[in-house]
Amino acid sequence: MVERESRFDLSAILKAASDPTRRAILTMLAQQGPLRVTDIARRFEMSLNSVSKHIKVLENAGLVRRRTEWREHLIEIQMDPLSAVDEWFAGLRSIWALRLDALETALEDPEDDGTVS
Amino acid sequence: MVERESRFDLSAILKAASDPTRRAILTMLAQQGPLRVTDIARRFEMSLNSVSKHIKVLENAGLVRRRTEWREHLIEIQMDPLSAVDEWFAGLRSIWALRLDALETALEDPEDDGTVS
DNA sequence: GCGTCAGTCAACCATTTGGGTGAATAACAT
DNA sequence: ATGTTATTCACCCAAATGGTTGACTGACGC
Repeated sequence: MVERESRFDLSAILKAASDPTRRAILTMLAQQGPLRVTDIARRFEMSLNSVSKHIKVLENAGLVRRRTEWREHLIEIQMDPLSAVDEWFAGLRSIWALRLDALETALEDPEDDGTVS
Repeated sequence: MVERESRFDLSAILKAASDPTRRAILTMLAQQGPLRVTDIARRFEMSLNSVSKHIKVLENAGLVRRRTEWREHLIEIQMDPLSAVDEWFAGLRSIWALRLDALETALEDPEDDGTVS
């Protein structure tokens, strides 16, 4: 276990990903590679400003990185934070599965009443 | 491909999961099994009403199911919707990986200029 | 210098969100 | 019948969200 834990803000990641426009931006970046803010904005029926704000939200969640090359801001997708979500899901599933195991055991072994804690 | 697709609202799921209180509720339900609204609420420094509202958000996203047994509402976690998120992540990762493959190919084969579309 | 292009910042607006309170409903306990 | 328990509903409120427009900063083309 190499110092994992909370490099990312799970709430921020999930909230950022919960908006359809922002998911569309992520998809664009995944298929087309780093893009400028303007290029991204052109695909949406929305002001450049709004798109800029969406990008900032993604950036804040770490889902996107900005490489400012002089006047152009190259926006690049960052997959790493997604693993934080994966891990949280995995944790949830495992404690859930654990409880089910305990229940099954209890059924086989009626001494135990099946309460977990 | 057995008629998968959009049984769940990805935005709703992600938004529901983006709140720490609601994630805590999910964790409780995973470890302790179905609980009544009151039991859940007791663990939080928050009015019963607020917790009730959080539960409704989770229910709306399909992350929780309500089995109303007379006056008691048994709240039960529902893991299925999480797979919708998994799938979206997987899709994103795969189109991302695909682009990287294309890039590598382009490097090996300098005829191609590496643009994807 | 002058205009244009790329992008952010600031202010504004409507809607949603997360919280709270108090009343209403419905069933159980006495 | 009365009270208690379990829960939602209907409001209220402050803060956050998603969108807009307009002004500003910097760098490029001429």
